Amino acid sequence: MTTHTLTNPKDNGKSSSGHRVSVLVPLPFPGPLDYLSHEALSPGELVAVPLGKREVVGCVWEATTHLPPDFQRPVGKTVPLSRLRTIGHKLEVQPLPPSLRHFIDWVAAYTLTPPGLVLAMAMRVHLGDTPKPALGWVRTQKPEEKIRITPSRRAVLDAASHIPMTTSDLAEASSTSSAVVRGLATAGLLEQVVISASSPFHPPNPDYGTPRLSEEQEEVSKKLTNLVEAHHFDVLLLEGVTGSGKTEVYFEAIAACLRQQKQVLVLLPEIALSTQWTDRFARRFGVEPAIWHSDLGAKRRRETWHAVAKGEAQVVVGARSALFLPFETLGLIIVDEEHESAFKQEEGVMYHGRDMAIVRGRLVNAPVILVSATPSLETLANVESGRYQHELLTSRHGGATMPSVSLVDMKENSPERGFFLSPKLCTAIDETLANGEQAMLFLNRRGYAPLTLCRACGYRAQCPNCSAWLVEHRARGVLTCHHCGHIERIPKECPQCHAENSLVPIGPGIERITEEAKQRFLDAKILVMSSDTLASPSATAEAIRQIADEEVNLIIGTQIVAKGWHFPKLTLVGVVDADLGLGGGDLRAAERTVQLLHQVAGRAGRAAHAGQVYLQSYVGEHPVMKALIANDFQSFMEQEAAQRRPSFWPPYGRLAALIISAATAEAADALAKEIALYAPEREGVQILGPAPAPLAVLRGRHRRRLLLRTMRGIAVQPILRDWLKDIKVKGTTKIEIDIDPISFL
DNA sequence: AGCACGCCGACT
DNA sequence: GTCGGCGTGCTC
Repeated sequence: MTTHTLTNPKDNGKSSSGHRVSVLVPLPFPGPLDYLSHEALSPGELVAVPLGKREVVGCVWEATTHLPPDFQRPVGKTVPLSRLRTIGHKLEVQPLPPSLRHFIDWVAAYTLTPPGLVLAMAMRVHLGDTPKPALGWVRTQKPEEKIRITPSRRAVLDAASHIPMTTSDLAEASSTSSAVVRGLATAGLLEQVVISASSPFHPPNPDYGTPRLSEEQEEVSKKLTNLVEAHHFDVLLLEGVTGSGKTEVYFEAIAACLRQQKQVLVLLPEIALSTQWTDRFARRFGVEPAIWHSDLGAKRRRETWHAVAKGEAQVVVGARSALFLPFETLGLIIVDEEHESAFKQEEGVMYHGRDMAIVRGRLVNAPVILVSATPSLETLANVESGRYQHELLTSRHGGATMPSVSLVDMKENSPERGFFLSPKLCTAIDETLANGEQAMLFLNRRGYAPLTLCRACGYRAQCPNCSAWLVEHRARGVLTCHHCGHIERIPKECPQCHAENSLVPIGPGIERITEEAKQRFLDAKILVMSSDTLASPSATAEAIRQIADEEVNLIIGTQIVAKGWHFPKLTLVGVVDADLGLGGGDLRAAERTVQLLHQVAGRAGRAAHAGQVYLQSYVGEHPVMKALIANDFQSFMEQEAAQRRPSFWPPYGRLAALIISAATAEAADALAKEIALYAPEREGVQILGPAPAPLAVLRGRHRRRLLLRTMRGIAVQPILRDWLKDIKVKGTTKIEIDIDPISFL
C-alpha cells in the first residue's frame, strides 16, 4: 500500500485530511518525497507537485521492497505530517507501468545513482497532458437551399466531405479563409467532429515479406521463435559470422512476438546510422519501426513516448535510452552488436545498455536475445556457465566465404618516409581497382595528424584543458582536442621558439591517409567516411548510396565504416594501423581491437567475390593479429579468459571505478588520499590506486582514480556505500562512481 | 536541478 | 552606500 488515509488536525489550513503519498521527482534526491493528497493515487500516476518555489512533475512511487537486500538504500527521515505540502494536479497521461518503475529503482540501486535521475531518463519528454485531439469539420445532412451559397461557400462545401478536415485545411483546399468555414458552421451545414487521432505508427505485419532463409537460418529462427512463445525471461546469444544473416533470423523472433500481440524493443549501438536497418525492417514488415534516440525532435519524441505507452508503437528500435520507455506489454528485447562499448553510458547515470536490457527483460519476464559476430567475454562467460542459451550461425549468406586476412609486417614492408601505406597494400589496392571492384582503407583516427611537433625546439601542441595532444584538422585549418572540443587555428610559427615552418605532423589521421591515397591512386574515386564528413543521417545515406551505385571505388573511413553495412562490391579492406587500439593499458584493449577489426574485415567480400583483408602491423606476433589471421576468435577469447580469471578481472570478478575530480591537482590528490585511507579491508576485496586517471586533466578538471575489485560473489554496491558514507566532499570537488566501468579514461 | 541566502569587490 | 559574483544548502 502506498497511500494511507489519515487525519491531521493541525495542518496550517493546507489540508485537513488526506493520504500520505510518495512522489519521485526527476531530481537528485536520495528517494521519493512525501506529499498530501485528497484523492487516492496509484503508483505510476504522474502528478504536478510543489517543490520550493516551483512546480515539478513527478511519479507516484511505492516502497521499493522488490529490490534485493544488498541494493536497499537507507531510508531518510520521515517528514512530519504537519509539514507536508499538497499535491497539485494529476496529469492526464498513461501512468508509468509497474515494470518500468521497478526497473528505475533497480538501475538506481545498481548504479548508485539517485532514483530521481533515473526517472528523469524515463520522463525526458515534454509531458504535458496528452495532446488535445484535433477537431475537424464534416458536411451535415442539412440542405443547402436554406442559406445563400456564395462562390466561397460553394468551394468550401465542395471540398468538405464525410472525412473530417481541420479549419485551416478546409480553408486552404477551397482557397478561402477560415471565416467562410465558420460561417457555414454557424449556418449548420458543417459540424465539428473529433479527428480520429491517426497514429503515425502503423502496426508491422509479421506476414508481410516472406523471408528466404537457409536451412541453418531456418533452424535457428525456430529456436528463437520458441523462446518468444515460451513467454518467460531467458537470455540467448545469437552468434554468427558477419554476413550470416543474423538480422533476418531475429526478424523471425520479432514476427513471433508481434503475433503474440506484444511489443518488441531492439537496441542498436548507433541508431543514427541505421537507415539500412530500418529499410530491411520495412521490407520484412511493411512499415518502418518506431525510432528512439537522444536527438529525436521534441514532437516526434513525445508522439513516440505516448505511442509506446499506449501500445501503438509495437516495435521500437533505439539507442540504450529506449530501455526507459513505458512499454505496456514488452514481449522481447534484442540487443544487436551486444559487444559494442557504445552501449555503455559514460556520464550522468552510468549504465550498460546491454546489461540493463537483461534486467529489464527479467523484470517484465520477457526473453532477451543478444546478437553479435564477436560476443563480449562477459556474454561468453555467461554462455559457458549455462546462464545463457547459445545459437550459432556458421555460414555466410548466399555462399560468400569469409575474407582471407593477411598480415603486412611493417618492419619489412615499410612505406616511404612520411607515408603510411605499405607497397604491398598499395599493389593490392591497384589490382582491386583495376578489376572494377571497391577497396576500403580503415583507420580509426580522425583528423590529419594526432600530434603536431616543433622540429626546432621539441614543442608539442597540447590541449590547455586536458592532458591530451591537439589533433590537426588540416581541412578546417585548426588544431582541436577530441576530449573537450577546444579549438585553435594552426599556428604559423612555433608558439614556443617562434621558428617558422618548423611544425610537423606526426603520425597519420584519416585526412592524411586521404591525401596520400589521392597522390598514390590517381584514378581512384575516393569517398571519406568519418563523423566529420557524415554529420547527418542524410549525408550517411548519400554516402551509402554512392557506394551501392559504384560512384566511388575507394572508401577511406574511421570506426563508422565498421557498422553492419552491406557493400556488395567491396573486396579489399586495408587496415592502416592494426596496432592502434592496443596501447593504453585498458583491460579490454585487445578484446576491443579484435572485435573492431573483425567487424571491419567483415565488410569485405560479402557477395560473390571473395574478400581480402590486409592488416598493417608492427606486432605480427600479437595474439590479436594471430586471431584475426587465423579467423580463430574462440581461442583468442579463451586466452583472454585465462588472463583475467586468476586475478578476478571482469567477468570473473566485479569492478567499480571511483573517479575523483577537482579544480586543482592538490584538491584531487587530497580527496583521493582521504578516500584511500578509509578503504575497506576484506577478504576478496581489493583496492587499486589512487592513480592519476589516464586523462589526468579533462576539461580543465584534475582527475584521480581508484578501482574496487571484488570476487564475483561479492556485490560492490554495499561496500561502496559503506566506504563513502562519512566522506564529505566540498566545493566543486566530485566523486563519481562507475559500476562495471568499460572505458578506463 | 533550481532557487535562495550570504558574504566580498566595482559601480551610482 | 548598492549591484552582483557564485559558494553552500535546501527542497517533502
